[in-house]
Amino acid sequence: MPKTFAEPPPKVSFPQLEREILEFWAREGIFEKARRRNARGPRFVFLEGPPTANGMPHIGHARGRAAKDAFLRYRLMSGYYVTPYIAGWDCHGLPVEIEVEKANNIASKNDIAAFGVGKFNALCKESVFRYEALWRQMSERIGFWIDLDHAYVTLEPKYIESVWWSLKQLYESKMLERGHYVVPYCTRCGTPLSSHEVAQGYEDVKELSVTLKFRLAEPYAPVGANGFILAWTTTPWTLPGNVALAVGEEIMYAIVQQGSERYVLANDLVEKVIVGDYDLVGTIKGKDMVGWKYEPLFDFMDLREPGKRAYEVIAADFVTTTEGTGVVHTAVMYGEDDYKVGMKAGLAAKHTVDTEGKFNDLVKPWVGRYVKEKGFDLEIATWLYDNGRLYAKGSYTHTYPFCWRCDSPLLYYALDSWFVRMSRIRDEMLANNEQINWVPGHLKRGRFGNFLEELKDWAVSRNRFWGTPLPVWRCAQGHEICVGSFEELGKLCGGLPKGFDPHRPTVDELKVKCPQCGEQMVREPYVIDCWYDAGSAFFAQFHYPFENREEFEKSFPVDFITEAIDQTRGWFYTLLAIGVSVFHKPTYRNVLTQEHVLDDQGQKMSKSRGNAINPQEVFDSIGADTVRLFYYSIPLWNSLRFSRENALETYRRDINTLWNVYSFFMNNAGIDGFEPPDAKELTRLELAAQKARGMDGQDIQSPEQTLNELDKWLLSRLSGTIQGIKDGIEAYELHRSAGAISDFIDDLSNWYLRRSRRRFWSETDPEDKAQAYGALYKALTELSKAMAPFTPFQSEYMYQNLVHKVKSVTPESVHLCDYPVPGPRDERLEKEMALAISVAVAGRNARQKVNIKLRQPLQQVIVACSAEDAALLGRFADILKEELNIKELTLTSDPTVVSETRAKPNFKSIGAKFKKDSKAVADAIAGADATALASALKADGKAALGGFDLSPDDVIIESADKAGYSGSEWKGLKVYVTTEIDEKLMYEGLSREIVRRVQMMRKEMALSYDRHVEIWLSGGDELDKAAQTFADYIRQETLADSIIVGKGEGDAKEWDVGDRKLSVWLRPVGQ
RNA sequence: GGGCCCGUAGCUUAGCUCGGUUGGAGCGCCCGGCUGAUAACCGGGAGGUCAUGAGUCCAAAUCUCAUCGGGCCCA
Repeated sequence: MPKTFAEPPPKVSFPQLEREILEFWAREGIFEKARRRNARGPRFVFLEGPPTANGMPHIGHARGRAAKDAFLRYRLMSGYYVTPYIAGWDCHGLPVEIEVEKANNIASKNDIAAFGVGKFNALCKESVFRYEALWRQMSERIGFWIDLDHAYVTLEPKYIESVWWSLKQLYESKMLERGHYVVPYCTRCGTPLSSHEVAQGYEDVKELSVTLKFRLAEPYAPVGANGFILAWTTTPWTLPGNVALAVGEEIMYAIVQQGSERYVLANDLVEKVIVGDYDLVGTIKGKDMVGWKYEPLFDFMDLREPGKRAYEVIAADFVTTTEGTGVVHTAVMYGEDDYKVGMKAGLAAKHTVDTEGKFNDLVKPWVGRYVKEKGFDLEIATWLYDNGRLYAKGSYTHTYPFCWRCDSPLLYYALDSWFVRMSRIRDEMLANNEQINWVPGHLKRGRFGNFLEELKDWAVSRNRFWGTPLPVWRCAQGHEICVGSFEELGKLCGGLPKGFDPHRPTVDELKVKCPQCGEQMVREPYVIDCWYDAGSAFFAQFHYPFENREEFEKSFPVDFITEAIDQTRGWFYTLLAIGVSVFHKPTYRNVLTQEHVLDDQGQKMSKSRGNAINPQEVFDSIGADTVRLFYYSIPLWNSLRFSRENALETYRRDINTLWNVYSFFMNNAGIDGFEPPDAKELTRLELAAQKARGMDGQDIQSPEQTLNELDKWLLSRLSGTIQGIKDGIEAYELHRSAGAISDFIDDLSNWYLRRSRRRFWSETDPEDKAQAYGALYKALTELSKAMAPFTPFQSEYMYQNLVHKVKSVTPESVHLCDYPVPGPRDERLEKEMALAISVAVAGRNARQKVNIKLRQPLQQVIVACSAEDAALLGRFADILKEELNIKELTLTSDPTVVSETRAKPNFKSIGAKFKKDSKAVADAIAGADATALASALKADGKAALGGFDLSPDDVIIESADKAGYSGSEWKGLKVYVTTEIDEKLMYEGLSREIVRRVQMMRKEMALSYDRHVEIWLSGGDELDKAAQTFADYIRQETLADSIIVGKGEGDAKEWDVGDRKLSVWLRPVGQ
């Protein structure tokens, strides 16, 4: 018994439909089946970037999920074994701690200690998953297929163990080292701040600036005795820490004399700095000053230590002459540049300030004083003045960072810290970056490449609580050990507790014995940067190397990752940094960078701005497919303004239009009893077998046999579309795929179906009808598969009804089908059709110009075009005649058939030249052969006519449609229609008016498509005659059993047909 | 303060790599038309300092520089 196509619901609710599809997928385990289907296929390794689930997802987050899903579904359908295909969650980090602090009224590290680190971390762990359910809901609802039940979680002991392993690799290769690192540091909170926190807290402040006199230790030439170097600073509290003065090697310095003292400062800054009269004594290049010694600024202290340089002039490339004196006061421990240059020059590095921001006992007069105490700067300056070390003071406005939590000024402060020495492998990083395909391409050498060019060491330690503990232990003897596994740790401490959780405080309660000396070891009190956790995902998700060694090796490097652009120096960087430093390979082959979704005002969406759009509400009102396709239609690396209106445009243009084509097919196929070709869908295996037998799948991939040009065209367009979609996906440019889909749906609905509609209703040509069904069926089924990665719900729905429910042996889901292979194309045919569409456009325009509605048939359409185009157009005469409602199509290469050149006298010119002969000249022009006259004037610049010599100015040449024709031009084609309407055409036109009115009435009466009717009508002589003359036509169009001119029973429907009145009575027959 | 990206009609955007007739679309608006798949479609119209300003060039939306605005990253 043949299965039939069911009528689709008259009104579709996509959100409802999508929920049903989601249930179906879940019930039948379609995702699992799709993953398993390709278990032996080529691998496509996808690594999911782990979001932090402690924030609420908004509609913008859905774009990334939707994008990933499209690529992965495509790979699934194309036979790839997508792996590991699991979600991930980023769990550690300061943002999580801060959430918990806020919720529990905790303000400082000391508070946390009092609160209890164990209790605190337990709350962090809880907080991390606060919004996991919403993320899960959003991901599932938009159709993002990924294994959420086996997600990698960065807080899991196994994950941490893998991270430890990698840290040990780095430790052993001396890539992980202890050192100092200058960080923005809050003395009140006792913690360094991460850069994004610092960025929130910059403020403009006015501060004291001082210009200081550093007395040279010797009478260096050419300065001589009593010489000083002038240096400038806005942070007087760093002066006790001064150990060097930095100069620019190529900068020219001046030596000036004032009174008995000589000062050295940048030549360019003399006028700006020196107060009062002075004598220029000489000049010297910066590099000639390097090595000069000077006396400490404060006589009560001395930071010199053995083997280190101190109180010397050094060279540094950051010195400029834009401000200050061109000499930079260098306090190694309190500035990033200072620290770097200090390490390089081997300067003494001692703290003069403690971790609470107070001077330590090296600074005797001020021990215990908080350095940022109000007015303290002035106090220091006064001391310097009293001791003859202050040259000048002033004020200076600059931006200075403050703690965003407690408003304390931050200090740049050298802290003990652990580093990954990335700067040492800069070249290896650059070389590996070369092997990565960045989309868009500019990032590779641009933002990311530039970043690598200036690669800095990565400070990975954090003085915090909630994170992967740094697995380094030290003993009092100075022995140090980096632990790379739980087993190793167990051996060191005599066994780990059951269910060991490596987080603080547990890890610090272990009694670790030094393997060298047997002393008790203490863990370095840090956790590591949570970016390191995330960047370890590519191996830590496998618990490598403790488990899944082979699986990891087959999954590295990763084929594809994609996240938003803020990850370039975040996750994209840390992945590569760890991949290269630990494995010496690029971690990923392809990386797609996305921009953010903004609100309809172009503002970033965020909870705090209150402009975050709830994804569930959007999905439940306009549907996930619509949101997906909307997202795909714009390059992912461009920002996108989200508004319901913009998304709905995609719905109207693509989703709804396709639905209408689909429902047209389903309605009519049901009525006509069309049966699909019942060949079962072939699997890849079977296709390969066929190919091996020499059958090559030709019968499968070629368009169904059809004689119809429109069908052939449609199937050729289908092939081109599938190819275009594939090309777009494989280049990671989804908007090209979305464009191909959109164009095809437009062609399918607004040209193919519009032009083919009657073929589906034909009672007289069953062969042609069958071909039309075949072609449309093929287009819809192939399109449902081709679109499945983009609009998985609608595709599934269409597939179920078009294929699975009516064919005998088919995959149970569209997502278990093979991705369509583009069939043959007929490019000539596509070109021809494009030309025909152009003629239709121009023809409609020509009618419009003379205001003859399309319902009124006209006799002739004439296309003036090249012989070449004419040959191409001939094929579509019937289509064009119908489209333009014209009886004959004439193709000509001679435009004079329909238009003529006219010559008019230009009286302004003639009058002046010919005076009283003007009239004769005008007559001559009017009577002349305008075409010949025009060409003569054009060729020679003059013409003789009736004994007069004419110049081009004398004649106005125009081109005009000949009487009885109306023309229009489009893309080089001139298209004309005849405008004469004879009686026969008029009656035919009126008959179509009648049909139109009757159809309106049928629709209003909600009659089914195949319900027959009886018609009575009365409309005056002409309409009556039209009804009689074209009775057959009207009956056929309206399914009328009879049409009677005269009054019917009951009330008539009254119509205006132009100036005429028409009354119609309609009565359904039967049932 | 530095780096990168973006700025084209009221809105969403194509074109920019590699300069070349009047910068294309779609939505919205106005007028007209078509319609028993279509809240769809078709024709016409209004709507553009191609962010601004310089420069290179016979010629600039396109190349260069600067400025402004937005975004991201880094200080």
